Amino acid sequence: MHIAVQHPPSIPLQILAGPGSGKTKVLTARIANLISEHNIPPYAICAVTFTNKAASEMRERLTKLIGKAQTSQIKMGTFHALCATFLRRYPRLVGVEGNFTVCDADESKKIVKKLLEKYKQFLVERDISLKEATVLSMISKAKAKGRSAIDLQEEHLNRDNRSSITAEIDRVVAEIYGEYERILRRNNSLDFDDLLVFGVKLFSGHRKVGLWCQHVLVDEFQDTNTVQYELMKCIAAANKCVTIVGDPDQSIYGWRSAEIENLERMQKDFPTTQQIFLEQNYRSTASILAASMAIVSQDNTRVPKTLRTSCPTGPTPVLQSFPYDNNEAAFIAAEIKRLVAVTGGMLGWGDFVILLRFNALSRSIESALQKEGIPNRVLAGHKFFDRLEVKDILAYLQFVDNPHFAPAFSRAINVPGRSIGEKASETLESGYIPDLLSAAQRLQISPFEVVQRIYDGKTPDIKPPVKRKLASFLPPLRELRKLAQSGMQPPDLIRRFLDLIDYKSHLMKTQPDWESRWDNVQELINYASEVEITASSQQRDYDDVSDGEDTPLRLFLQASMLSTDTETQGDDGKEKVTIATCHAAKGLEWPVVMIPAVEKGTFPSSRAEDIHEERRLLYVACTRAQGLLYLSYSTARMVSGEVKRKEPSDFLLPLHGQVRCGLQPNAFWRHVHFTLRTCSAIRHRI
DNA sequence: TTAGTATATGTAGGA
DNA sequence: CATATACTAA
Repeated sequence: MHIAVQHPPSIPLQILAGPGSGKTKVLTARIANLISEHNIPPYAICAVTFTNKAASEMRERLTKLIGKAQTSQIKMGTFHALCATFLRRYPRLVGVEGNFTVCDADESKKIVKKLLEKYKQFLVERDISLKEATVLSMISKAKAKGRSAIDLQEEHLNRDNRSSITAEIDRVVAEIYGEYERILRRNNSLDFDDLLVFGVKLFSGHRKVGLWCQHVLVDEFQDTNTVQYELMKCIAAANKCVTIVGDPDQSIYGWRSAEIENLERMQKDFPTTQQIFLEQNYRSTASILAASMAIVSQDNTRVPKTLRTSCPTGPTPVLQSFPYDNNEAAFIAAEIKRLVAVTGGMLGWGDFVILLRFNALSRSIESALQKEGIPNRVLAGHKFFDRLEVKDILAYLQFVDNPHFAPAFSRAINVPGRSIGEKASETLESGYIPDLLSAAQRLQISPFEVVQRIYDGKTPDIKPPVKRKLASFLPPLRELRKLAQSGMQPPDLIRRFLDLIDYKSHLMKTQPDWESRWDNVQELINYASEVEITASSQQRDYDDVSDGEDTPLRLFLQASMLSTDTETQGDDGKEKVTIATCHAAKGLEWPVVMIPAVEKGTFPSSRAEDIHEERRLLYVACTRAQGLLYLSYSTARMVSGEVKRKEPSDFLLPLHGQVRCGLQPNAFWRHVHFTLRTCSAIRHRI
């Protein structure tokens, strides 16, 4: 471990670290070492993680090691957040405005959906079904490979395809891709993939942007895609000092265009690269590791790797089958209760996690836990920011910051209801007002400008008269814009917004459960004040001239769009059983892990393209466990309102002999008690 | 043209 | 079981 920490900074390093081998610790120790032993200033270090959670954990640990002053200078964050920060600083260099809005997946979907309508008839005639989700993911994949709409279109022309269905789809997608891009640019907006694509443009096209950088460290390298890899390369261009940490066995984001080949690519691009293997596991018992290895070893395309553990053998992992998903859920709830009781309070609710292949499986589990009175929380992606009331507020604020961002406009214009429907708002949005505006002007005018002109009487009203209705929209917006530009803090801005449009009565009128929604509004204000604090604690560390000035509002909006931290809500300090997807569990650990629904069609998912990736996902899930691991499946399950028969997953086959099936004998419980005492996470507490 | 209600449909994974 | 679409009344 110390070899990896002290490895010379100028020799590119690949740390291949199995689960539980303490890679975060190595990474943070290495950063501390770079600063103290090699005199690399903290602002010259760039540490990239995959999730915000990993970034904040790293920040926490580093603060303990080297103090807050130095830690706050390190450029730390996700690829997306890092790009966003630098794009805000030098927007003009890549042809965007500093107040660009990050377009989230929902809004992208709506744009694509609208574009797809034009092709509907064409597709129906040819009996082709093309969903917006498919189009969106094809566009996303193209972007992740750094390929533009024009690239796709040219490629299509160069192929000698007659009119096969896939060729038609490719053509339509390439066209929609192009239009989608034009719409985003017109809206002064970047989607998630754009952040990376434009980040590469910025760093590769303008050396001065990355001159500060002396060392780049990338966590979870196995999950980087082509564009992210390019990004790493061009940020590191000045000094070629790179450290990456990764584990091919834990690559679970191929569907998001992650490319495991980046490991080899790096060895070619940085010829002096050296590898260090961390194979000592400090997390799981030997029997959990054995079962996990049995699962992942089934993949014969895998590079063999071993894992050792210093932990005791521990209780054998449990594999159970149930007739129906209800029984499975009830068992899980009962077993959690039993474990808490039998260990005499050594285990608390917070020590349990239930890992699912996808979120929809949580329903029966949640209700079973509720029935038993077990407090629980669902660790799920955006959720909070998906709430209607949160989206309403964000839409207003996005539009305040960026008057070209049409998606925010079309949401805000009719909240509260102003009887401005689809037709009217589309007219306003596009700036296409038939009689008055010349064709040239059309595209340059923002929805805000259109609304303003109508309200001020500079343009005749459009067909269903909207001028009067705008009285409750435009004046508040004008005031908010003025306040935002003068640098008002987001919490105050939100409060002012609530006052100006009387959002509370709107909620009361339209939502039966307005009280809990109003709580969410308050929670958003809390979140805003937290962002304010972290933003102000990040000082500007180099005095390069930039062309962007960020308002507090802008920083808040960006943080909201890029955050998936569910910790912002409900951290009332109470211990709760966690329910999460296997993907979301990456990098985390719990004393007891339960994985239900390990069935064909779920594990691997029937939609999965890469069965090996699905197996690795189960491996990742299993290796989250410190002391106890439960796998289970049901022979019948409610799927989309229908009862379906289910069979155990093939991934379970190699577990013969590694797991205990059926009920636990008393010896098992004594064993549990004994082992958990030695489990590091629990030992600390006793 | 819009708002509101009735009916049909279909379900990953995340920044 | 929640969301999208279809339909009707204003």
